[in-house]
Amino acid sequence: MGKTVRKTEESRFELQKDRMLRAAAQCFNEKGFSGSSLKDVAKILGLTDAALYYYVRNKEELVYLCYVRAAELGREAMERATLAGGNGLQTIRTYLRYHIEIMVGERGPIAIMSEIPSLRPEHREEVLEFSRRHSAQFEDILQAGISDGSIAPCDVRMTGNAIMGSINWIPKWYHGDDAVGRKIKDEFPEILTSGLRLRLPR
Amino acid sequence: MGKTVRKTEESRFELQKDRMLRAAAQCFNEKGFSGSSLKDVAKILGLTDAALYYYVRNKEELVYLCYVRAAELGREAMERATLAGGNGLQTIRTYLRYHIEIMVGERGPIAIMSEIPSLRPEHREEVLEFSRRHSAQFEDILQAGISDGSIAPCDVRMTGNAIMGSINWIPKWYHGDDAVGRKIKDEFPEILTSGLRLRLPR
DNA sequence: AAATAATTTTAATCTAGATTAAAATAATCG
DNA sequence: CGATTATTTTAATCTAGATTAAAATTATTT
Repeated sequence: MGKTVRKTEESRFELQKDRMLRAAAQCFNEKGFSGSSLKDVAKILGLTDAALYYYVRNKEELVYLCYVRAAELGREAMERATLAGGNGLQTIRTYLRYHIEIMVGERGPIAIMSEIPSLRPEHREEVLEFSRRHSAQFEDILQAGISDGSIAPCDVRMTGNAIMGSINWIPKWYHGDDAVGRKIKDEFPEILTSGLRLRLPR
Repeated sequence: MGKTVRKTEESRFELQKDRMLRAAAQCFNEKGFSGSSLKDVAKILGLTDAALYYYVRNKEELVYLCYVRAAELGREAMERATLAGGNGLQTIRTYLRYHIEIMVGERGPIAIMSEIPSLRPEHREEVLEFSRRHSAQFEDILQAGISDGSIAPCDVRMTGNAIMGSINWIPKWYHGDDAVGRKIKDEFPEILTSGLRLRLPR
């Protein structure tokens, strides 16, 4: 079997697999999980649909891995932002910058987690758990910002949902145009956080 | 054929059809267009999958109608908000209030337009056109707000995308819980617009 | 209550797309 | 180079789910 651990092959295998996950993410973001055939994904890679089974057990595992990848990249952005220090508002903004940079950069696209219910129960639970933790962390930072006075008091749950929703929707209208990507990177972190600042009473 | 125009039957037919569109929206929002079978939709209505064909030519037309319905409700909210008068910021906020009220109220759920590419070309173009017009109107109001001084200068395209993305994502996490619905209604219009106000230079 | 029209179901068909096994090709290693 | 391992394709199979036609049921009208 191909997956023996030998430096060169291992890395080639992993590289191809990553390419596949990005191709899949591209399809899924555009036409949805069930709306994309393996042939669609394979075509992007210049392969036959059957070839994908060399990298993945089945289609469900393909989405699952896309979602895991998305979760990991999200976590990475959050981790880097947390380590960067600063007050709550700054951390939120840094996180958004990192996350968006990944989404519209070389490592993108990232799969939108929009069909979690279609996953097999174990996978579904795992992804949901990860997703909940991510949301909770985001809300914690918001809360910290409120405590340190950088963010105006607000319902952190709803505010978190509002901001993350905006982010999650990006792949629906951003399709790789570099100029647009640059604009997103430049504008979104500010747009999404400008409402958070402490504002003077009206 | 059943679709003769006679007052009583017509209204019953239309009522059932609307129920069907809401059931379909619920399925599609949860598992995506291709991920939902007609059986799934029919089950919500206590019907057989084949029964749906009495109301609709095929599955594609079902999504299409869901999207048309979504577009109409969006337009209605925008129209009412525009007629209500007020400056740009107020109009935006009123629109969001109306739109969200519809989404989480009796007339919901509204289908997320997340698989437009799966529509047949004519339908796709029509829905896209509608969608573009809606976005353009939204951006126009933002621009008007900038002109009348109620909204701080910003990139209206990106700001529009940010706000509408947040709205579009709501059905992904709101599943009909009344308490949550009330919270969304109360919080979202403010959260999504608090960043728009003219802010003092830092 | 018969007759007509509306709605739904039953029972088939048909197809796209997932999956698999075996064969073919390409890469790497000793 | 010959052998071994990795990768991809070809060629089937299999199934869920869309679609359809005819029959059954329910509602409405006269």
